[in-house]
Amino acid sequence: MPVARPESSDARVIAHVDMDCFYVQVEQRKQPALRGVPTAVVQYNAWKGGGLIAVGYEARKFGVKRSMRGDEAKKACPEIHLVQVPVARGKADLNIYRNAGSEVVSILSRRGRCERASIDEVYLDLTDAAETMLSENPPETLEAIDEEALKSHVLGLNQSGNEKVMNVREWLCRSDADHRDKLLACGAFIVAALRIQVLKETEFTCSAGIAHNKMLAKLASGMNKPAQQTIVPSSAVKELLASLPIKKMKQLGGKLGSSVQNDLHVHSVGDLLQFSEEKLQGHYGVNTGTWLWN
DNA sequence: CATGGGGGACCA
DNA sequence: TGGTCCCC
Repeated sequence: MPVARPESSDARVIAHVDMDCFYVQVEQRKQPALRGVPTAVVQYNAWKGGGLIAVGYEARKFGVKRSMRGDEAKKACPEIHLVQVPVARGKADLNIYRNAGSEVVSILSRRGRCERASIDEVYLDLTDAAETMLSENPPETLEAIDEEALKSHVLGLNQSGNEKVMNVREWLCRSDADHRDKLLACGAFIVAALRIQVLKETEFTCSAGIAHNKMLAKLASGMNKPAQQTIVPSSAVKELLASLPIKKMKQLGGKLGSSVQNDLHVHSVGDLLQFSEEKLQGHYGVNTGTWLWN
């Protein structure tokens, strides 16, 4: 049932869910003997053993990297299992992975609107679910705290000098938080439950970022992998972006990022924020960049 | 040839 | 619709 969003806040709760070395997980589910052993997925094995498109965590310990050829991977890790991507009409056929991703999306969709960003990445708008939880079952009243939620990483926790030391449980459940932080805490509980459910129903692990917009959620999902989740309270944003190289931000990894860096002599996203929107629009056009913060 | 192919977003 | 850019 639809729930009207209160006017008290326009803050959204956005999660970015990123499957851990997804193609490898799909192959390991299909072939359980591969679980726990160094594994990578390759396409086109004719030339130097094929190109790696996914590397499992056991193989990463041996220094195996994506964009190695199969032969190099064997050299770094002789016992590695290389699984071939299916081929259809002479091309690599990623449909089995795409379909496996759909299994995950169908679970995530139970709590919010899903937007598929790629085969193994999903944005999830949990605003309504979080608002509902906050008004009906706020974390401060919870009797049993979900283990998975407790394992969340909270950016900036205990880094602000004037605040007293807090652990994750306290951050998630404190009653004196502002509305935005409480919403994120609810989002973290919902995402933790979803990730457990995904594991139960699909056997796949994933990592997630929980924030107030897509850019920050995406950034956070990659910070603690595999099988972990990271929260970005708005109080941590300034410091986070201050040290974030411009090329690391989605959409600024290419030519636009380079020209921004050169034209304005900035290195971090934080540096960029010191320019007024008008000035940036003067340089790059009125629409360029406005979408980045959605 | 040597990351490679595909997909999404935007634009003219 | 095709071209370009960007990402996985």
